[in-house]
Amino acid sequence: MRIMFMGTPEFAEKSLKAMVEDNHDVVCVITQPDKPKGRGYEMAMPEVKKYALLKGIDVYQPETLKDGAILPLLEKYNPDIIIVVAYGKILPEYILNFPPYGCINIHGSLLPKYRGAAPIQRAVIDGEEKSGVTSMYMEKGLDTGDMLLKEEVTITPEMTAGELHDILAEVGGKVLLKTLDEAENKTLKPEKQDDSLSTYAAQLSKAEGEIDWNQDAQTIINKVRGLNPWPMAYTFLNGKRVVIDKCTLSDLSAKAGEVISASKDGLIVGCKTKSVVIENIKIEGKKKMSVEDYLRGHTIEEGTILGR
RNA sequence: CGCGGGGUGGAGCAGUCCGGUAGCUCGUCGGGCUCAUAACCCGAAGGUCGUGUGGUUCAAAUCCCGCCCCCGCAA
Repeated sequence: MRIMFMGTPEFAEKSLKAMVEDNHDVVCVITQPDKPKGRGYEMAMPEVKKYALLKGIDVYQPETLKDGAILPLLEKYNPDIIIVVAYGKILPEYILNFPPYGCINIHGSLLPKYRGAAPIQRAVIDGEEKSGVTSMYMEKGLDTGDMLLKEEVTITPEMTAGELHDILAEVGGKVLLKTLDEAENKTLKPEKQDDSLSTYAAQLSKAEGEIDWNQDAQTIINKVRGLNPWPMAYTFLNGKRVVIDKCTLSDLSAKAGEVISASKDGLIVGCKTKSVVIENIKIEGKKKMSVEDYLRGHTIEEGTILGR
């Protein structure tokens, strides 16, 4: 089958890679335009583009898909099927209706739960114990199409969103290959999503990273895990922004945000219930360092309240 | 040219504005005290102060210039 692939970040790159290595006929790749990124606003290309260039696959980066913008591409490459993984734009109907085998999407959750932009992170933030990958036929609604194949993955209590992401990206590739196989053999059995069970995983924002010490310790821990490696959870220490990459549960309790103890073993901070232990901190302008190292050159008074 | 912080013995910092032969806390090593210790006491080692073998100066970690690297914001 002639496959057109649409995807952008690393998560999508894994699926593309899986197909290429399985010798599928990926005729072209559509991804988001390069964007200025990082310090100095250097232009950065999407992971999918890098990989496609490496493999010599044609790459297109349209600003928009609206009004038949890529109709010429569809006609030129005449794909039998379009695979979409974390592309980042809504597909207009003229694209959805074009390929004879339809448009298939790989989504990082067990649908109908966590439809939307940040399914992986939201699952971790919510303290879910399992997640997974679902393949589905695409339709007009956002992640509402009929489901095809699923594979579950266990979320361990320590796992960060980044770790889960990496696992799901690999699983996504596997599920995609299986789905393609069945599509070709016409053995897929589309299953309607039960809309009453659906939840929506909204895009993460930077502002969401600020820790609210009035939440339960476990809630905070989940948030810290779910926002790692991006956008990261943070709080304030003596007026400076401090990023927290990880924390664990402690049974001690104190006022919300109060530092119960600061030692080489870490910082113990009170929450609404119980408290959390923070071993590493990243102060603005500094590298990540252990609390032990930080205390060699600074003092954190017990009773200090974290936050603004 | 997006905004900003920083590069000082192994670690974290001070000193830089107001130039004058390097300091603090910890670690390391040796010794002592102690039933014992991550505690305490005594002593020691270890730094071309990111870099150019740059400029100014009698004298630069400190002032000026170029370059490299790290980090936060913002995207």
